[in-house]
Amino acid sequence: MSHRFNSRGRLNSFGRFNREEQMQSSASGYGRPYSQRPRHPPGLKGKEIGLFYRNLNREKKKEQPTLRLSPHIEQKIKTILNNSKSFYSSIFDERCNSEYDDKYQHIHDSQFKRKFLEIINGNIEHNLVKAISMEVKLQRNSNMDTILLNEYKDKQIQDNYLNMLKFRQKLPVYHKKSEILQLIKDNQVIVISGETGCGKTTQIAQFILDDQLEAGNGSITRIICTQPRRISAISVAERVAAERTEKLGKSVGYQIRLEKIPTREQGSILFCTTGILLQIMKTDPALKDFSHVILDEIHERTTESDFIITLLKQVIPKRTDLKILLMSATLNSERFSKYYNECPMIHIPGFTYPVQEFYLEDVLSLIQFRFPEAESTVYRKYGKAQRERYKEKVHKKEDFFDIIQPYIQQLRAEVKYAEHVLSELRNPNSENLSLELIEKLVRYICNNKQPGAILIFLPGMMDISQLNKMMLESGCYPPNKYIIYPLHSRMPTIDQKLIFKEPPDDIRKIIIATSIAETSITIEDVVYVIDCGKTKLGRFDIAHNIQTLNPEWVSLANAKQRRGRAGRVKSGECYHLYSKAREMTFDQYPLPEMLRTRLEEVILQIKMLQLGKAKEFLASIMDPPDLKAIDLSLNLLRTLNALDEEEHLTPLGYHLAHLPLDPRTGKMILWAALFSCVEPIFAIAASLTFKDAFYCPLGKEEEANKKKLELSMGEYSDHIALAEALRRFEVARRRGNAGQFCREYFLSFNTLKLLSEMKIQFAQYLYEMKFLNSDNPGDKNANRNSNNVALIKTIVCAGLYPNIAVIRRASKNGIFSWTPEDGSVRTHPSSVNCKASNFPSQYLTYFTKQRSTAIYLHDTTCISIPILLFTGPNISIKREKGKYIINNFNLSENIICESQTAEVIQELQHALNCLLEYKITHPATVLWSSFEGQILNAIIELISQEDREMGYNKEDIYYSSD
DNA sequence: GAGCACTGC
Repeated sequence: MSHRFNSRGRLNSFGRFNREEQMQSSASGYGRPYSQRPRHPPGLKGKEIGLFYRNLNREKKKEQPTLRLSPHIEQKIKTILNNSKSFYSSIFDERCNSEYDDKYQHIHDSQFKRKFLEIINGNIEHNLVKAISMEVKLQRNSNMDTILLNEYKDKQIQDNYLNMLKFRQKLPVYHKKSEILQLIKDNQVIVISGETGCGKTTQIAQFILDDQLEAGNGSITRIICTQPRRISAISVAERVAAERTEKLGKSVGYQIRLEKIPTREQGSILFCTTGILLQIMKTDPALKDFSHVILDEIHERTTESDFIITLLKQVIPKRTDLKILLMSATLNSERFSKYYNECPMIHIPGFTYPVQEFYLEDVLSLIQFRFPEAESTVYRKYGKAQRERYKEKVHKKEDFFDIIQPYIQQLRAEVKYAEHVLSELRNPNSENLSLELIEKLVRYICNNKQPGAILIFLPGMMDISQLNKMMLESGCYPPNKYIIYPLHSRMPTIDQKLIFKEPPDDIRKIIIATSIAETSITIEDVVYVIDCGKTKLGRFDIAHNIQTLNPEWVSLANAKQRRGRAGRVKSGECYHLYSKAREMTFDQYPLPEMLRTRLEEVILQIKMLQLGKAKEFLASIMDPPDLKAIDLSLNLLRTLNALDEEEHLTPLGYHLAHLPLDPRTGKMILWAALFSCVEPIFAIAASLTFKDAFYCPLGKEEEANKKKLELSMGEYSDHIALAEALRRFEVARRRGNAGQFCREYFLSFNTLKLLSEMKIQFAQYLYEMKFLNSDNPGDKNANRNSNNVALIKTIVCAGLYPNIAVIRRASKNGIFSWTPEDGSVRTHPSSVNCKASNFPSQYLTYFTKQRSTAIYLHDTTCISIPILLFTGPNISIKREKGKYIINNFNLSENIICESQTAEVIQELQHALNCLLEYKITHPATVLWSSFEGQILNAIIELISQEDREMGYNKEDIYYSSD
């Protein structure tokens, strides 16, 4: 079933109504979501200006309107509440009076209760012992051993197998085959280090399998090998199957999210993403279906691989027959060996063609170039942020001179470089990205060097876009001689396949890419690499509790990887646009992901696996995260009611931990199931946690933004645009014109397809948990309210709470909002609300807040006050000076409320929270004909536009000025 | 006036 949003209602939803009325009567208050900031009278100075604004704010507060429900709706809600009161109060009084051990006594015995209690009372040690005592699939079967052995022997005489073997034997890893196998026999854990091109990824699992088949151990051998990326899991599996002259699904298979080709249960190799292994370990921590675990590319230090490495340490003493192979690049392999009690290590040399390296000083010797003169501007030092930025700049400059001066002296002594080169090197601006320099270098290569593709690494989209534009406008790259490909995860590649192909002889291929071309995308025929030395890196700023994204110097590992991209088919050249001195300051590896991200999801995993207290477990990781970072995440999980004070999972937390989603979007889909509006909310949840499908097409950004605005259907919501994009995609797909739809709206077909499949995955889980009656996200009963936009926004906001900002002012540069934690924030230019005006309310809810050049809210939905009332977990309404004030939004302005209205809203809120908690502990769909349905309907009526149809009109709810 | 890259039975 499809849903269609109804935009009619917004006009009489009471947020909007309020606004129109207020516009006439008052110059401030809620009715003015934003306006030109009133300016202070000219002539005021210093403190006087401050006082002027203070008084203005005081005036504003006095003028605040009062929220009042009409007696009619009030009465109706009261009746509903009275009818259901006895039911809930009995359950919740009981719960509140009981001790912790009996905390969940009130839950009826059910499958849910059993599983939930198992998780909160269990521990990993016990689970491992229990798991091992259970029957395993990997049982010795002599009959099968013989069959598998014969099958393997038959292969040895096949021509194509032998041809493949000839190729395989040329790989460096082949020479170490027996050594590796011996190490595996003698040890439970080994570390294998090897560089690109050594063949470890495709060969080692096969060595083990073939060795076991030959020894007649086929029936007790099953190897699982993890890859950090979906693409590599598939391509490695395909390659290995081809080498074994088999189709996928026999002795070789793969499994990634939403896609799997299983293997036979014994005598086989399964390639999967690291996340899949983690999922498997949630139900089978002892990994009893496997004989060997190979973790590939662990040097990348993803959260998942770090987590598994730590977890396996607890598994190996219990499963002494399980073999672990840790595969890493060479630079940091000793650390893994050390972590595993100095386990043996074996090194395999790699094979790539030689790459000649040039540094900035060499580039400056090759081409004439001058960096812009160092600025002598006096920075504005007012305001905390500006002062911080100023200090940072000064530090940076000092650091630079500390590094560069001794180096320049050394170069001067060696007399290898001209004086003008040294003088450019001394300019602090030589450390800033210069697209002009890059363009000149490209031209130099094109004019002086042999044919061959050029790959340019840049930090981000803006740089790619600008360089692309600069090159096209220079007229030096006519299309009959050059073909330029921008390459970025958010940009559509005009022709997907063409970029990988070698162009015709007289055309040079130039690729302008982000770090995506370091590992994820490989273009074989690259001969020249230009490495700007910087990459954007997401971090978690613990001190300010905010995500950041800024360009930083790459690590040595990145630089090496970039250089290697030039030597895949023949010897190449790599031009680094930083000095040798700067390179000495690079870190060996990028900071492990675990130290750069929020930890909510990791903590939920810890709880699912019953690994005890978060801090204890995280302390046993190779590089433990900061205690403060753990606290921040624990606090958020408590705010979300996923963990209780003792750090145990709550029933809600239990469900959230099961879902392959961020906990906040997980909450959204649970609400969606209860409120029966799953299609749009599933789409939004999937887009927020996975990836949104909107492309940034070069040169057509405006057009793309317009199309996104169209999809938001006047709802002041990026989230609605996400839902609508997927809805229309699914309609178009049924009609067979999805491709055309994607082109028209600048959407990624592949992303939308995955999002669509994720919706099914969510439905399956919620169906298993009994929150839905069907595993089809389009089921009619699961979408009875999918057309209600106000409800969709409410659920989005409920999930995202406490992420709420207040719109303060609109400027030609976009909307400025305010959040309690960060003060002034901006709306990201890609948001449909960035250039909007005439907002129906002054509140925005958002998922991503990130600090880059400024603090940006990336996706926003404008929400009305009534929506806000039902999304905070415990909104308190307190009496103050004869008025009732709703606070707890942590927002600057409280909402004044009439006493009767305050009472009704608070009670309805309470009923909703009780109902939700009851449903979470007693998973089932809502009975819409019972009081459950009445409570939810009362809320829906209150927040939504359907009031008129339900027999109310807009006057039922309104604001009046006191 | 701008979002490095990944991932989830």
